[in-house]
Amino acid sequence: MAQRADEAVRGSKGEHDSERSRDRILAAALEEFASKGFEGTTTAEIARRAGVTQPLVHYHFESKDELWRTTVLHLLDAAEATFGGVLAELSDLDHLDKLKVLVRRLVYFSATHPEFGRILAYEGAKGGERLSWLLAQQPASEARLFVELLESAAQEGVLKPLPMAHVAACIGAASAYVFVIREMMRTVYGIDVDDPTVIDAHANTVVELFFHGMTVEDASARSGTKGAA
Amino acid sequence: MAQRADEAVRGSKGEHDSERSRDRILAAALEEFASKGFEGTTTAEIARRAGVTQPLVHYHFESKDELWRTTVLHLLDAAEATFGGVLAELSDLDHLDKLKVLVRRLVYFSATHPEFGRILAYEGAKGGERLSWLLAQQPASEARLFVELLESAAQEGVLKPLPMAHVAACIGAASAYVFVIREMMRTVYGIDVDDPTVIDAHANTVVELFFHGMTVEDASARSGTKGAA
DNA sequence: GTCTATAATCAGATAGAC
DNA sequence: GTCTATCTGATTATAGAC
Repeated sequence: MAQRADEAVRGSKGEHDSERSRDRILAAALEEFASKGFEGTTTAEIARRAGVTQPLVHYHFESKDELWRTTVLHLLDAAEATFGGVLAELSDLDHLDKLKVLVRRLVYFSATHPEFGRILAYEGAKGGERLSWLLAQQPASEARLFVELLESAAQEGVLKPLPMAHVAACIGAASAYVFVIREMMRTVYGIDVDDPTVIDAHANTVVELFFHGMTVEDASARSGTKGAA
Repeated sequence: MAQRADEAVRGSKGEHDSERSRDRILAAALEEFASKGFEGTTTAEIARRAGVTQPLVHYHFESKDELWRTTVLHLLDAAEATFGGVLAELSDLDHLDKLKVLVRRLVYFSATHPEFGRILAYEGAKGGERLSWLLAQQPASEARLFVELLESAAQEGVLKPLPMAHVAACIGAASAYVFVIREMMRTVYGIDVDDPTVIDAHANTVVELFFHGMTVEDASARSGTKGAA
C-alpha cells in the first residue's frame, strides 16, 4: 500500500553490498533535517554522522534537495504503514471509538517518528516548494480523512459542532509537540519523552483532554481517569 | 516589568537618526530566524529584507548569535507584556476562570507573535546553547507558574488529576500550532490564520476542547444515527 | 551610521583515481 | 561504491572610505 520511497525492490538480501552506506546516510539526513531544517543542514554534517565522505552523499542522492525528498518519502511510508487502511480495520467501531484509536495511534507515531512533526513544523511555517511537494504526496492528502471523520461524528451528534480543521490541528499539535521539543521537555520538566511510560501517559492525557476535557464537570465526580500519574 | 532588550533608553525621540535601520534589521531578523531557524538564516538575507547592506548588520549587532539573542529578548519582552502580572490582575477569579483567561491570552499571543512558537519549536527540538540561554531568561522560567496553577486547580478538585506538564504542553501546542504552520493552514484548509475571526474561533475551540472536551457527553442524547456522510 | 571592498571560511557539487 | 582533490559560489566578519 505504501509507495516505495526508493528506486526499486532489491532482488534478495544483501544484493548490493553498500546498501549500508546509503541507509546510514538516509538515517543521518533524517536526524539533521529534523533538527536543523533544510537550509540549516549541510551534506558534510550528514556525511560525518553517517561515517562516510561528503561526495558519497551526492553519489547516492543527486542533490541535497533530492536527499530531502527521499528522506520525507521514508517518513511518509512509515505514516502510511501506521495509518493506511486503519479506517477499514476499524469499520466495526463507532465513530467515537474509531477516533480514540486514531488519536492513540497518532501519539504513538509522533513518539516513534518525532522527526515528522519537526519537519512539518519547519516547512509548514515557511511555505514554499518543499511544502507544496510534501502536501501533494498521497499519505499527506489522506490526512484529510481524519477531518472528515470528525465532521461525520459531529453531524451524527456525538461530537460538538466545532470547526474541525481547528480541532484536527489541535489534536495533531498536542499529540506531537512534546516529542518535537524533546530537549526542552527534558530541560524544563526532566521528562524523558522516549520512556514508554511517558508515551503511554501522554496518550491517555491527550485522549482524556480532547474527548472529555480537563475540568471535573459535575457532582458525581468520577475519581480516576486512568493512567495519569 | 519587562527587561529591556536593547542597551539603553534613548534620551528623546529621534536622538540617533538611524534607529530606523536598526529596527528594520531586527524585524527582518525575527522573520528570518522564525522561518528558517538559526543555522538556515543568513545575515545577507536579513540585510536584503531590511533594505540595508550586510555589513550594517554587524555594525548594529556584533554577530549573528548576538542578533539572535536580541531578537529573542524582544519576543520575551512581548510575552512579558502579555502575561506579566496577569495572575495578580486576576486574583479575584477562581482557578478555572483564571485558566480560561490565560488560555485565551495564550491563543492571542500566539496569533500575534507566531515567531515565538516557531523559534521555540526549532530550538526546543535541537537543544544546545541557545535553548539553554532562552530557558534561563526570566519570562521563560515564569511559564512554570502556568503548570503550578494547573496543579493547584487539580488539588482543589476542579481539574482532573492529570500529568500537568503534559497538559500544559498540549495547551501550548494547540494554542500556537495553527499560527506556527500558517502556510500549511492556508494550503490545506484555505484558512487565513491572520483573520481576527479565525483567531477568535480558535480561542473558543481551544477553550471548549481543553475544558470540556469535544464529545457530546450527556444522556439526553439524540440517537440520530443518520447516514454517516 | 552606512557604504564598498575584501578576507577567510564553508557549502554544494563534480572529476577522476582506486 | 568510495575515496581524495578541487571548483564555484555563498557566508560571516573585518577594514576603511565617506
